[in-house]
Amino acid sequence: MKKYLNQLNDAQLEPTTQKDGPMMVVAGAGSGKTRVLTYRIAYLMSQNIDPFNILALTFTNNAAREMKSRIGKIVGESEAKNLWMGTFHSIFAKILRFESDRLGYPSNFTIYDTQDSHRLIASIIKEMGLDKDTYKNKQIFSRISSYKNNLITVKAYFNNQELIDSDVMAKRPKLGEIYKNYVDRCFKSGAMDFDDLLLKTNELLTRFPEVLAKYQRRFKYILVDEYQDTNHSQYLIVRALADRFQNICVVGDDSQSIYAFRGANINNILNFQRDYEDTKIYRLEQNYRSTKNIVNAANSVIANNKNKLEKVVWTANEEGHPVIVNRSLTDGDEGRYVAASIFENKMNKPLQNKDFAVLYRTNAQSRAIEDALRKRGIDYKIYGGLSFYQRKEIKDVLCYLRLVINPDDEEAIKRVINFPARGIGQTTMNKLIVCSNEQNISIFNLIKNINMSEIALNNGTKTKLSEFATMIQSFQLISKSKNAFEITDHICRASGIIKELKKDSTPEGVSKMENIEELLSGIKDFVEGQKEIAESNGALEEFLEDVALATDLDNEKSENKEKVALMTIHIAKGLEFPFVYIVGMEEDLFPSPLSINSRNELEEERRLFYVAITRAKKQVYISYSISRYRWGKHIDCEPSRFINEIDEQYLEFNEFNKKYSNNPLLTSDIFGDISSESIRLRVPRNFKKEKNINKITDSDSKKRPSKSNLFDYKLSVGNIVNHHRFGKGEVIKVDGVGVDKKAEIKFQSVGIKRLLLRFAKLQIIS
DNA sequence: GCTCTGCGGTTTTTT
DNA sequence: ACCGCAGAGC
Repeated sequence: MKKYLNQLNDAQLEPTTQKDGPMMVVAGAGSGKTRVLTYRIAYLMSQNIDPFNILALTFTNNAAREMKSRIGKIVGESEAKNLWMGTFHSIFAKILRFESDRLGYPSNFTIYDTQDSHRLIASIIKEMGLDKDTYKNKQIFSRISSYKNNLITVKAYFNNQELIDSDVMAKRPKLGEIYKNYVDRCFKSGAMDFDDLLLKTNELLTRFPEVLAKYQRRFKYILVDEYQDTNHSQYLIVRALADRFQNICVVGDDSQSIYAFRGANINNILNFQRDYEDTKIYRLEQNYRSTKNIVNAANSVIANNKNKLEKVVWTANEEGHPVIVNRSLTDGDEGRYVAASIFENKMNKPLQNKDFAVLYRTNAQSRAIEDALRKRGIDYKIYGGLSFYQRKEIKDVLCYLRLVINPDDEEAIKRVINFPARGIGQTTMNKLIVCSNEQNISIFNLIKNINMSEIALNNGTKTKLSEFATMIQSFQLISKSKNAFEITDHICRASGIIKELKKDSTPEGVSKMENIEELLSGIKDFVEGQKEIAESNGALEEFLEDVALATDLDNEKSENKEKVALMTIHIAKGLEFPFVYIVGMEEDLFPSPLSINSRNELEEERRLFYVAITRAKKQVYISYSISRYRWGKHIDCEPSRFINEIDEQYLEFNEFNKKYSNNPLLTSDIFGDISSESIRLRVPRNFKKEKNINKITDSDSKKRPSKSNLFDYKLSVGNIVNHHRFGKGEVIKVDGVGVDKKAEIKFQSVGIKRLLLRFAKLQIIS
């Protein structure tokens, strides 16, 4: 233990070794936050605290995984296994399963994912005969989700005239009714959505003092990572559990709060002192991760935020190389640039694929990067995104498995009752839903005894329904004596899924078949892994829980270690890489156009950029493209305002490099002279210093950020200009805005040319 | 009840 | 460009 503590600086050592009492660690990026948490847990165990009494809550699976493996290394895998460590959702799902009967839920309740929730809400809106454009299922869901995260139950909603009024004002007077139906339907299906896992935990702890007391006694020491990202529901759970012993340690960084969109409440960290008497506050400000250039660049960005706790992140690390800014013509070029740069770095330095990460704002951006990496033969792994388990064919199989565990699961039954097609269509389904609502029983219970039911269905249909019910029951029976792999394998055959997919010889069909095979082999791996855990039973339940909450099964496979990581910035939080490429740094992409209308949202985007920069240890590359394929067409883009916010002294602008491009436009003259240094990116701040370019105003460079005046090249029709190669010419047309402003110029020597003004060296003669 | 086609929304981020 | 869905026609 001693030798581990030696690895800590004084600022880290204090919070690590404060055994009891409430404490908050305000930790800057890269300041050893995870190190403090892990060593603190190890320290507690060295002080004879039983790992069963320690609860460590993280926000994402990535964070939990990372911490688990680090602690395992310090205290040994077998001891680490006894810790209660995981995401809020997974820990409390576990507890809810154990206590479910108190809340009237089965212990095998299903966890609905977002898609299930959306579908159920869409279905309810339709059943209620409401207009689906007024009541958009995703909007309704996010409203309901925010109610739940603020502990506004259906009952609380109907008791709160203000809420009702506000939904009436928003022209959605039926929202409360939808909410009620949604909750009832989930309950009838024995299902909880993600928010329920927290809401029901709160209910459990409030309604049953003896349960609260039990878990308070169990969790003598509580640690919460990324406390700035907790929502109200999570805050209340933590407060309730920590109330008895007050041994609560929260760690967070307000500068890295990037989950307000899903209800994270920054006040949780700001009010922590008020909630717990004698709170000790620790600050970690020394960054051990990154070079000076990176730390300073990140600081200069976050300085633009008004809403923040004051802290000064600094580093004693080497100066390093400035942040490299690259401009590309198209998103394809950007991908090729990234791939080539990774390739070159690997040639010149002793680096492996795992030393590189490519970060982007939205999942859709991965495509171009993937293509380029593949062409270069560089292995990569995409994290997040549409997970494997959400693909249609996979989810269909999973829904069969869900029915085996919990046949009342309505969303599962709706998905597979007619897949493969067995003649049970929408009409039948609608009747079943109406009837199951009237009788307040689940659809499965209805069809199990469908022949005795009065329901208006013809006998043929009834037979099909009861055959389906019998089939599910047979799967349940088989599952009693088989492991998860065997039962899944059996279901794939017996249900006719395999037969159905084998009929389809299109590439899509073949790929679906391959995916099913991949799923099966994944489950096989899972079963093998479970065998090592002695007390593991009911592997199928455990597998489904993993799928519902962990989303990526192949997490720590060794094969992923030799791959370049591609992920959104949100997923990258908490991770670090020597080389980080932040791509798509463009207006209308990052910051997201949906977030630029309020200061709070824009500041969250800025914090996101801060998170991105601070992932890097050695080198940050920032890349933007002046055109991008989006929405099925080429869109002109401008550099992100955030690039301008980095202090220039920490930046280095790339030479425009056409070797990464295969764009035919490059060979034409519209880019003017691309060999000289004049083609460096010019952000407005630079304009003042480089007067030899065109007449460029910088009057607006401090103002943020009118799109069109960021890059203003003053040139109008009729101007006579001089081009260093083409000589004299007359401007006959000017179009495009900002960086893409182009002019058609009639030269005496070569005739009409279209030039991109920011690259063409033009002198205005008159 | 099934299948095909055309339409509309989609791309903000996660559990 | 792509996906899912509604509606029409079989």
